[in-house]
Amino acid sequence: MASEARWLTADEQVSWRAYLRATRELTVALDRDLQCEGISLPEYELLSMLSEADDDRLRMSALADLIVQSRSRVTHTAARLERRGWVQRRPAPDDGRGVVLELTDEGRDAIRRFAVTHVESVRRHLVDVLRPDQFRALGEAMLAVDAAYQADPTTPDPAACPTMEP
Amino acid sequence: MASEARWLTADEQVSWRAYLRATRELTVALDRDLQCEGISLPEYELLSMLSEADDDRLRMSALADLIVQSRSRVTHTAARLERRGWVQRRPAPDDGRGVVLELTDEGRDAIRRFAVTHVESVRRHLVDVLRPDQFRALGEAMLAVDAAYQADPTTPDPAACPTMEP
DNA sequence: CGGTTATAGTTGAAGCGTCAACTACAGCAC
DNA sequence: GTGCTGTAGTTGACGCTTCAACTATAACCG
Repeated sequence: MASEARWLTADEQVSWRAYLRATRELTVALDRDLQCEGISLPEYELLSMLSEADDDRLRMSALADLIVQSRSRVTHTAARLERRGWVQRRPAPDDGRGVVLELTDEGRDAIRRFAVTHVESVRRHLVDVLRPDQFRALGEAMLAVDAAYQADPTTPDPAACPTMEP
Repeated sequence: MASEARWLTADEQVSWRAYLRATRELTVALDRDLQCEGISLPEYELLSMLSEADDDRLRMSALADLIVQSRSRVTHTAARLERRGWVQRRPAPDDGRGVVLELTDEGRDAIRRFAVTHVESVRRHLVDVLRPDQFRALGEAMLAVDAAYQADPTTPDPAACPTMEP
């Protein structure tokens, strides 16, 4: 408790700041490009995962894990997409509690259109601004971060934050 | 218009998906760790930038650029932090329209405490899960993305999204 | 100067995300 | 079977973010 924090070195600071800036900027750019077409990035990701799944359908919880959103958020997002006629809720055949979300025909058409815009956006703001080896290195680093996150036991559970003055 | 979209290759897809997952996970992890201490990541970033500035003070718009948030958002965030006694608004001496945000003594104490938690969090979820060369490569890629974002003229201005059915 | 345009920042409403509480069903124990 | 515990998903309230509209000042131009 009394030991000094391991501060970042000057070089590490530069990388970390760059990470913070660039990820924010990328989110802004990708979302803006999609918003122009009439959909947000989180909504796009949901549709995108559905369209790649077998039979264009997934359980709500599988979807939540894939796009790294809370279950509650997926419920809300799916509700919005359902209102627009792009997805449809169905009871899960094998589990009375479960819900399967399914892409509608309109949803399939929509995601196909959006995908064109989106892939161009990803290239313009990310892939094409890096050398191929740079992008590969980025991907590998991100896989490592993902793996660490999955493995870290302190991440998912504690649910209790000790100090919080009344 | 008729030409095919340049889809991502399989390898590129893997990197891109890893990026999406890992950045979300990192945000979740870092924010959760700070929330336990009683502050959100965006709020922390604002305080952090102030604490590194000359005289612990910055113009609102400079702050907005540094943390990549809209001006409106900075106004709201600053208002919250002001309610907690950590920052203080002042008229800018040289520009009648401007506002300078200044860290209070309590704010200085607060950011110092939070920083300890935060740097540990950044190490645990990002820096320490990568090899040093990997982290450096990540930083360099992110600097390139940032530079491209700053340079891209289509990013900041168009303000008009053509198609939007009434 | 007076008029026009651009910049700095705020405001309030609407939309999205989070959180805790809740329903409903599954799985296991006995 | 009954009861207990865990999982799937939803709900509504609250808080944060976004967006468009607005005020106020600066900067430029004639």
